[in-house]
Amino acid sequence: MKNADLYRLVWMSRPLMQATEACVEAGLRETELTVRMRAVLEILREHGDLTVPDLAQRLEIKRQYVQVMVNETLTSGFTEQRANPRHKRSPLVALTARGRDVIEEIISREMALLDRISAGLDPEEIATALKVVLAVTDKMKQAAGDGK
Amino acid sequence: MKNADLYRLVWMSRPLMQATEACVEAGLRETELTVRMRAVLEILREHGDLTVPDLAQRLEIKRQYVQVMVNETLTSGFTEQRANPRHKRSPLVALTARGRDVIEEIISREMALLDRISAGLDPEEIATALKVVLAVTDKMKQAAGDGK
DNA sequence: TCATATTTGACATTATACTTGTCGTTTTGA
DNA sequence: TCAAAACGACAAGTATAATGTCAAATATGA
Repeated sequence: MKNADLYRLVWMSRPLMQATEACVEAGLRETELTVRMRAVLEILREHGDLTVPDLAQRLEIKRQYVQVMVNETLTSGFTEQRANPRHKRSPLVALTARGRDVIEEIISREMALLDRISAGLDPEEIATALKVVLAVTDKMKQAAGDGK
Repeated sequence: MKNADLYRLVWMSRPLMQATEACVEAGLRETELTVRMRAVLEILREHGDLTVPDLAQRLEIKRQYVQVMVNETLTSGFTEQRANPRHKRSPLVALTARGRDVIEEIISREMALLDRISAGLDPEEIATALKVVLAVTDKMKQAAGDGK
């Protein structure tokens, strides 16, 4: 088969995703976080305070469901609402001190796992893999878009 | 960040999977196939006749759900049951002529898409990407397994 | 061979991760 | 200013599974 490697590569996306999610989930045991709450905290940590619709855009998930995710983080005290100067009805969602501690701790443990995983791997090859995956994903999105 | 590329690579698995699935889905328009029926036909095409439990193992999905998928392909006439010399209760699932035609046609169109996608890419780099993704997936699975 | 454990198809229930639709209010922008 | 869009809240629906159970068939091992 001509594009056997590419074929295998794209079909590895699911196993890789599932394995990754399993690791994330395992890292969340013993904490009060769920995977979807973690996703919210992670973005807030990286991008600072955001509104729910902004979070939805970054997560590429519908705002109605992101609202649910965010509400869980609010209820659990990992985030809080702050006045949004740009929109009275749509407050900014911000990490609380506790939320920040928790997500930092989790991310740092995840980074330690990445250290162990990257141990036997050539950084150059990882960079190449990322480049290829980005390019393929981009072209796939285009192709899927055309088809519709 | 130390493992920034690896971090981005593993988190690209979801977008890549979604884009891939969107392409597969787009390729299934105008046919009577669903994505999950396609998955069954693809494996039968590659490995020949199999029982439902064998299919489940290859798909890494519980047999009860694979049974549903297979029953759909049976109902639609893409597969048929054949006597299984090794097990009277568990017949082999086999492609019908029509099923074979359909899956061959779809796969060949998918291959054409892969041709277009691989056009701008270096085969060596694709091979590297596959190697890295396989290694990372493997280590992730191990790590997730340990955690449990 | 016989008893017990496992496998299998069939069916039912539950779970997860979303999307879609709608409402009333607020905000925005021409 | 006023129509269109954005927003939070809530309800319902959908897709893709996992899980549980049963009865019949099969495999295993004493």
